Amino acid sequence: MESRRTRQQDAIEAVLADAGRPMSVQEVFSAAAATVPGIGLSTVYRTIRKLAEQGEIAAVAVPGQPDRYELAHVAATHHHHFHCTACDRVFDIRGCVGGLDRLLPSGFELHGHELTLVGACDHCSGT
Amino acid sequence: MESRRTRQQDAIEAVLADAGRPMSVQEVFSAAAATVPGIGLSTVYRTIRKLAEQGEIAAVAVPGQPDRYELAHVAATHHHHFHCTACDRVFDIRGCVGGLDRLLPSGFELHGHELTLVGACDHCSGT
DNA sequence: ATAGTTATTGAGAATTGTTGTCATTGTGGT
DNA sequence: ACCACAATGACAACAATTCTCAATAACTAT
Ligand SMILES: [Zn+2]
Ligand SMILES: [Zn+2]
Ligand SMILES: [Zn+2]
Ligand SMILES: [Zn+2]
Repeated sequence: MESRRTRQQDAIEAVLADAGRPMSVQEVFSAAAATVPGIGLSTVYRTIRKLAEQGEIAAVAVPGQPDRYELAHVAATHHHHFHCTACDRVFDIRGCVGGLDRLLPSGFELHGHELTLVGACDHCSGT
Repeated sequence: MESRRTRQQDAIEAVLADAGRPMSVQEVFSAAAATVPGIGLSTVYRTIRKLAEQGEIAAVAVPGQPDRYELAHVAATHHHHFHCTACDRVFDIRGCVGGLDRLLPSGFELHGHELTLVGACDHCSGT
């Protein structure tokens, strides 16, 4: 029941750490393949799922698309996301909003929240 | 290029209208089958996709799960969602928060936003 | 360093969720 | 009632993810 650290796991975590934004499994796969040629897609799925179950990475959902993932120690610094509908990338944005309790219906328990701004990123906005 | 109204479409929209909360395709399928026995899953997918393209329904994403959908005329009354991680249902909640522009990085264009509170619903909370 | 134990990998099969195809059905116009 | 053709339902095709398992390689104990 011991655990063995591998080249593949290191590469996957390194990719997520360097990315600076939530990445899809395919993106992680492509990026990790640069470091570990021949890495299997199965391994990426398996590793990401394990990390997610252990709470070391968090999933970010975008309607109609596969989830993206980012390291939880990044998520630990409470933050939110911006989804550019032009290039389909998701960015981290700092800060939060207050007064969420005000929205909570009575009898409901609040454990957390997710906020995603939608629009065009600096690279895609017409300006 | 004309459009023909059918029993199936009526049932699907009725299900979404009566639900009062975002529903998955499977849920819509099951509920609609009560009204229109023998309705095809393809038809539900097709109809929901068409409604989404026409902007008559909006998709709600939950990490690790298929999207849910709800009528846009409901969404027109700007609102947000609550995801109960115990029963996995998503509820509509009224109201919004201000000061979102404050979070926007410079050069980014804001078109909209999604906010999802996460926790336990009144039925699932220990209280 | 060497060899043994077994957790982890990679390839592909299997599953699940969604879209495409097409003969048949049934709506809406006449 | 008849016709034209939009919409349906069954199933094939595709996409995303998980499962299976023989081969590999990380750690342990010599
Ligand atoms: Zn962009
Ligand atoms: Zn926040
Ligand atoms: Zn609940
Ligand atoms: Zn709002």
